[in-house]
Amino acid sequence: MVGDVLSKACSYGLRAVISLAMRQESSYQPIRELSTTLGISFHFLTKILQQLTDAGILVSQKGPKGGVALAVDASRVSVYDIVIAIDGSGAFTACILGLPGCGSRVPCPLHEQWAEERLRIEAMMKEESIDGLAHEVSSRRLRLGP
Amino acid sequence: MVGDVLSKACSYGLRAVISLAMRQESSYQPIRELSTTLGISFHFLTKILQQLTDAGILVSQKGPKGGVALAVDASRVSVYDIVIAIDGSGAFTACILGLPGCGSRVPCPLHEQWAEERLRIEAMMKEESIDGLAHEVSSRRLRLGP
DNA sequence: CGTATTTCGGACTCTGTTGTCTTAAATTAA
DNA sequence: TTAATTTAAGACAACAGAGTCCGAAATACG
Repeated sequence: MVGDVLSKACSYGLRAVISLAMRQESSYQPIRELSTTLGISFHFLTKILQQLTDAGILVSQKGPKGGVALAVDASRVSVYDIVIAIDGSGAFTACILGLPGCGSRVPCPLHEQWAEERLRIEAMMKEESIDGLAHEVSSRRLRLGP
Repeated sequence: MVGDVLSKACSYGLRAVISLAMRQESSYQPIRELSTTLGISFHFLTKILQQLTDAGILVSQKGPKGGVALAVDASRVSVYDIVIAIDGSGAFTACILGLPGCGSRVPCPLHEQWAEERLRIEAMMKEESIDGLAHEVSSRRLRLGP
């Protein structure tokens, strides 16, 4: 349904990355800490953050004092980057009626209408930086967890 | 991911209803015909169309010469009506980060941005009538099946 | 070196959606 | 009435996403 635009893995990843961006210290943050703060299963979150590490968005460190940290400045990471890293590059190309090969040549009857909305969503996600969201959460005391 | 805004059940239902609206004859159309034309599993489509019958969007008739038909004029049925009937009334209210109780009082950092997009999608789906889409498919020879 | 800590990697279970199958009930027509 | 056709209803299987669990590898520290 509308609202399932992001997989759970993706929304978990987003919340974790925003959380990391809010962190003052420059040290690594253990995934266990993140998982308890955000109320997300530790092992599940571990896998998701591994994907972000593979994608070059995070860096990780094993052992004591280990954990994860942002690999680049939070102002240079967008919501879009996280979505692509976790849900894959096909996340913004699917037909709303699920017709295979629906495109501008042989479109479904909702193709143009949906393409417009999808482009707006894509633009919005490219616009929103992790840094900006982290500041919003700090200043307006918004929620990231339960 | 983006593109999974509608469940498969919902997109199947939409395609079937548009197909019904394109029909010239005023008789019932057997679900079996619809399922073969659209390339959808017969039994699965049967269940979905039952939901639309329960919702008062279709009428059904058992036995020979039976099948389903639109209960009201196609111009008075919108895409939104179908989505609500199949995916439920909560289809347009979920938080994009999956936070329970995310609302204007205690929002997630993407609440306002997503609310805007969601409202646009809702408006688009209310705007698009089954009748209009059916005519589009006829005149522009668009696809509803594989 | 040895131990504790932490990510990495794989295998596994659980759950909701999708899809299949079988039987019952209703309706038409001979 | 009987037979054929079609939806209704429910049980069941297959699949994917979500979540759990266990051991291996790396690292810091005594």
